[in-house]
Amino acid sequence: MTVRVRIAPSPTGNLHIGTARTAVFNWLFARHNQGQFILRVEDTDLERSRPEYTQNIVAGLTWLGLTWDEGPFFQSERMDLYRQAVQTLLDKGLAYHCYTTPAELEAMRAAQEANNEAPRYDNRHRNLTAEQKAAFEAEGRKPVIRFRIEDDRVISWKDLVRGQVTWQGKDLGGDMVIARAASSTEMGQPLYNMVVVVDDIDMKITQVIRGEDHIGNTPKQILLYEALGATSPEFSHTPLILSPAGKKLSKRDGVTSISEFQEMGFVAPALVNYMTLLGWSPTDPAKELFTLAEAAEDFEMQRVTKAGAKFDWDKLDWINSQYLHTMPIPELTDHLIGVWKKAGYDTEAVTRPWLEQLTTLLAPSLTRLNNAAEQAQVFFTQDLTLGEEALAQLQQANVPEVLTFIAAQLKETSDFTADAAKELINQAVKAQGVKKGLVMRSLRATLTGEVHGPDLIETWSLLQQRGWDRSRLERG
RNA sequence: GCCCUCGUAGACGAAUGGUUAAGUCGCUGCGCUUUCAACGCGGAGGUUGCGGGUUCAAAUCCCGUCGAGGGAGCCA
Repeated sequence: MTVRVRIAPSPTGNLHIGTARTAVFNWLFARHNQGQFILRVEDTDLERSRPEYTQNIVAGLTWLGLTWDEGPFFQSERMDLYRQAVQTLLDKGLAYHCYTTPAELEAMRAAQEANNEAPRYDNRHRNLTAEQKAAFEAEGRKPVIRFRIEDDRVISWKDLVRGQVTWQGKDLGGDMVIARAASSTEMGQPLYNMVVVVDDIDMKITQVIRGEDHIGNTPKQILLYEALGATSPEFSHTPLILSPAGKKLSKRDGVTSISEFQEMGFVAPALVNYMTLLGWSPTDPAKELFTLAEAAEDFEMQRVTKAGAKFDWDKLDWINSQYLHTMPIPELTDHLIGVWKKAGYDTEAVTRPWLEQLTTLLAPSLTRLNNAAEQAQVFFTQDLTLGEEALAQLQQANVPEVLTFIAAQLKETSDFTADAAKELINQAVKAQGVKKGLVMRSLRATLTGEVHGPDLIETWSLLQQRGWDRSRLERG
């Protein structure tokens, strides 16, 4: 039987890193087993679902390289299928109309809580007579549809991550609502647990791989599979991604959506690489840098961890920097041009070779693409403000003479090369009787306004090509 | 309080009863460099949450305990 897995995001927000990580595991599992990966948009909650979120999710998955084989399917377009299934359960006597009002439910839960009991529905409308129903209808009550869950049932499955997991029926909260209130003749919106099962059956899903926060839904869904006469898929509940504080990562923890990571200058293969490492480890744990395809080859659900993993910016940054440092220069240049344009720099004023030379110069010091904006400022902005340290450097003895000397020599240099620049510096050392370090530091200070930075000769060369070095040498 | 799950350095995590408990990030020292970064070579950091038990031998198996996370919707 071919493996078929799915990612089923709900478009109630941008693509969340937790959803994306679940998508990664599903994708890897599918590829490893030559199976299919399906995208299904769970938009049954019409109140909260929005098309722009769907757009963001699709774009995010695409950006990450998590291509799908089928879909996207939209649950909002499949309502008839779900209603049919609910009707089947009604017909089989496995589901029934419940007229309990929200206020009654609330009162019941309050009482249970006061009693230190877990909140649950007490199945009070399980066996209503026709007269009782008619009376509730006459009151104007709108019934929900509930699925019977027997307290004495024991539900157990072999989780691919956690091993044998067992639940008691009585811990499932009583008979569960599978369709919202409407009227006794017209069925309301089918709910999450119901539609998921119907879809997973219909789409022939063989493994359900989802976050641990869904573990309590699994016994309910297993009961639904049974009631619908279908075989349950295998289940895998992956650990959650936790905030540095150790809680389930949520919007409150700052950056959580994939599009934000993208905007911050992370590169897709690096982000995917890091997410894969959060809760899974390769057979060779020393090899932590890999492509999706490489991970797929190696991916086993057995090697997924059980404990939640705290999100670590330092490690993500390190992985991202590794990708940036090894990226081919033309490709990195394309990325950086985007960053520079966004920063307002005129990348049209310079040549492609110049841009690639600048990229080569900056590449080793990049952690995120966005670092290139600040680091390239001196190469794109003609007016330069000197930093405090640079000012101090320029006030040291002999510095004005050295710089004047170099500026003068530069006028006579027709062919500026790295070797010529070095020669110029050596001449300055000799003629002015100063140490080379003083020349180098002073050059950097006057050319860039800083006392630290990447290779000075290359920096100079880049500025020279723009014709910006002379004026900076001749300041003061 | 109830149900489920999980605890290996600051973080991610390896080790399927058998050397001195891997590796990576971070931290730190040194080297290289005019400098920063990158890179290279070192270092520190652990009573495997805690307490019992089984065994010649326990991170690993059993019992208990503590802590943490998740769940308990007419949300997904």
